[in-house]
Amino acid sequence: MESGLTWEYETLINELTQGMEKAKQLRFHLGSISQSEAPDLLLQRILSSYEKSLSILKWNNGSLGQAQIIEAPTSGAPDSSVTVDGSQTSEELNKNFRDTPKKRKLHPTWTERVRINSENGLEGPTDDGYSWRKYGQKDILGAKYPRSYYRCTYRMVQNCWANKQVQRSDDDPTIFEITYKGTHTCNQCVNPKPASPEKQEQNQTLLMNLKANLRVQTEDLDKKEMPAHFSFPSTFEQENYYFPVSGFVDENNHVGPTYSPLFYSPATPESNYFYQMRDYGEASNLQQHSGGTDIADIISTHASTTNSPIGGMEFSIDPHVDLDPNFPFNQPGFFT
DNA sequence: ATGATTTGACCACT
DNA sequence: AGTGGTCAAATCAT
Repeated sequence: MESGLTWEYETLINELTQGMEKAKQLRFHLGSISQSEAPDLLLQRILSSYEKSLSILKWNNGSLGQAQIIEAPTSGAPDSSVTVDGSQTSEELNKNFRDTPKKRKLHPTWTERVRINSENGLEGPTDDGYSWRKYGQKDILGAKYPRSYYRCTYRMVQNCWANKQVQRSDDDPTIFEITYKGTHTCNQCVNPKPASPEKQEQNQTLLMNLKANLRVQTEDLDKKEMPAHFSFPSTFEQENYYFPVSGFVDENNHVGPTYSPLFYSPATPESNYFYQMRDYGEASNLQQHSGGTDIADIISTHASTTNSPIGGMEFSIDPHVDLDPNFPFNQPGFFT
């Protein structure tokens, strides 16, 4: 089984990587020709799909506990080029996919780096499609900005254990690092209805506030007076048109300004995000609730929430092995 | 009134 | 003991 799977994985990854490379090249060429953003956006989507596919494969592979396949990409550039903008390669990615050798996966964890584009980045009223509830904020040692903790609003009613942490970058205050821990297993997480006009108006106001916040936020010594460090109300209505601008990017990589910036979530500002993924070693305290979430259920459930072709794709996923019920199938980064 | 956020306290881990 | 993560009462927003 191993060798067959290994070969399949390698082949799939190589093919996907090549596809992505070609898309990048196309984008590069297109970019020099056309000033229009539309093709770029489309390419962005294509690239995003590739990334997600690769993520899924790698994540699953890693979770099989035999993750050596991916660790040392053998051919071409598999892992070395999984960035959306193609401007840099990602060594971080490998790092992020390094498996936790001893601990089995519990919840996938990955980090998105979201850039606020103060120029044009705030016009898009949308979030990541999930409803988050803030449950804490903490000053982190050595970090300028506090870290905010969110959990899925439907944690209780739907046993959805998705969490995320939002940390503003020290170096670049326009960048927020959002660490997702676990993924949504609830149906209600995704709210498909478009924002009402009033909401859009509200969002505009919020965006203005955000801009103001960004300016003010130089030192926050007096926390009593400080606003909530850039956290949006989770009542934010989601738009139905996510636009994936994800990419696997190096820590220091900055995604180019061409991307159409949209909001992705409350407290996870829009656009220009890229994520990293790794096994979530902790969370052993997260009980396996629900008498038997089946992988098939998970997949079908989540496939129904996406229009990605990958939703109907058959992976060589061994259901009893390790696919975490919380796999980010319908995570913002995936299947958009 | 209800639900979300804030924030100090608490807990677990190292 | 220090730190990060979570809890939960108080507060705020709708």
